[in-house]
Amino acid sequence: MPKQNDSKNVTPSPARRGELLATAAEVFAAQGYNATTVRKIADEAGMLAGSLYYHFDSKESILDEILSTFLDELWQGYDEVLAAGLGPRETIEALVTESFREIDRHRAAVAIYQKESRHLAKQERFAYLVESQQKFEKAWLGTLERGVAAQVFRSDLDIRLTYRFVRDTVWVAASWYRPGGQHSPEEIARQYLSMVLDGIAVRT
Amino acid sequence: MPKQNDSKNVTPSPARRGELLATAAEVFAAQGYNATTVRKIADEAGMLAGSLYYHFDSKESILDEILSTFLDELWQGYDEVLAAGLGPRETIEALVTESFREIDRHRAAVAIYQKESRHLAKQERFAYLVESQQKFEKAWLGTLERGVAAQVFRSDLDIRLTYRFVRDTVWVAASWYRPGGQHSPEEIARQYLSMVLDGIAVRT
DNA sequence: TAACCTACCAAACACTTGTTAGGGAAGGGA
DNA sequence: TCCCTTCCCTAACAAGTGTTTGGTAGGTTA
Repeated sequence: MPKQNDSKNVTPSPARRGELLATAAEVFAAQGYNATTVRKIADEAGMLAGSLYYHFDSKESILDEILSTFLDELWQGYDEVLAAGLGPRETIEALVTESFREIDRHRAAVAIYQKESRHLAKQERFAYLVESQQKFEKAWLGTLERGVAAQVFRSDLDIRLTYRFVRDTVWVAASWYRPGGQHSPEEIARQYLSMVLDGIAVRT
Repeated sequence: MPKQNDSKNVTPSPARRGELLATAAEVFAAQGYNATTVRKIADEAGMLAGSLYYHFDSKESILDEILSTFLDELWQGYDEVLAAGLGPRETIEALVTESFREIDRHRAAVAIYQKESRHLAKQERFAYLVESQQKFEKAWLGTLERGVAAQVFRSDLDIRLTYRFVRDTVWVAASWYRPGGQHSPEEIARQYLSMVLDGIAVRT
């Protein structure tokens, strides 16, 4: 069941589609989805607005494809980590590291997700955002609870507050992260983990 | 030099303006600025779109007033903390606590700021967002550096990474925080500070 | 009562938006 | 050579946008 162009007898090349999706993602991330006109995307791609519709059904389907592609890859990595049977602390470390790798690979998509997912989730078309968010919470919160039970994480904190704390600290990084910067994703993950796990204060 | 309606011989009541600003802020925060139509705001306020222009010059000036009012109050609180001459750790604690109080009071404005400030800052009208951001960085980064020098904060971390870490952890809370929830702003600040300063891992 | 002010409505305006329909240039295969 | 496919352009459409203009109900003041 093809997702797009199933009613037209045209076959756009996947490579060109990929390029256009990348430029669209950049513009969406920079300006916001609603503030981005399809004319602006076309301009950035060196073509006219109408020509985009040779490759895509609608502006919304472009956004859809950007987000779903990102989430597919994200969960591919996450599921691998979760299936590895690591301890709570090691699982958190692996998830955080994997997250920064995804931010590195899908910076624009992550930024879009951060800004738009909340109100997009209300639409039926983007229902998978809600599912993903629930799966996400289950994975992280479950790991944290396991850690508290195993006495590797503190038990004097509100666990849901801790979850949001860890989750947000990781993902907002997409708002300032730039690939090819001073630190590699792994190095950023290492320092973030060090802060989250041990704090920024000097131990006395 | 009055900011609005200086060319019209009408004098809208400040009280009604405040109400309209509050409802507009809620809609902006929920839907995003660009996705929000002035008809939607008017609808929420129980009037027609054109009637908004009795109170405000434009849609943009509504946004402007929401953000600048928030930032004015924020810096009122921050400046007080910074002028108190506290130590680095106590300054960070006070800033974080003050931040959560501002989130409590200006939840909608903070959410709007988070989503829109980046691309708004490019416009001349919103240049004060850039100024505020610079002042913000100077205050937080400076305090962290003081703390490292005084050996109350760790010196083995990238200080700019630490800054973004602390900054983001605090302000993204506006995306999920709801006034009247389970925890008071002060309690949330206390737990956040505990996590940021001492980490979530059990000390061995 | 008359004049006035506040706060809104009704109706339209110019413009931008996403989207569509038809056409054409370039190139490859028969 | 002719045809076909790929990829884009030209030109328009209808809907929705922020905004303006003129009017008016209801209360307050003189």
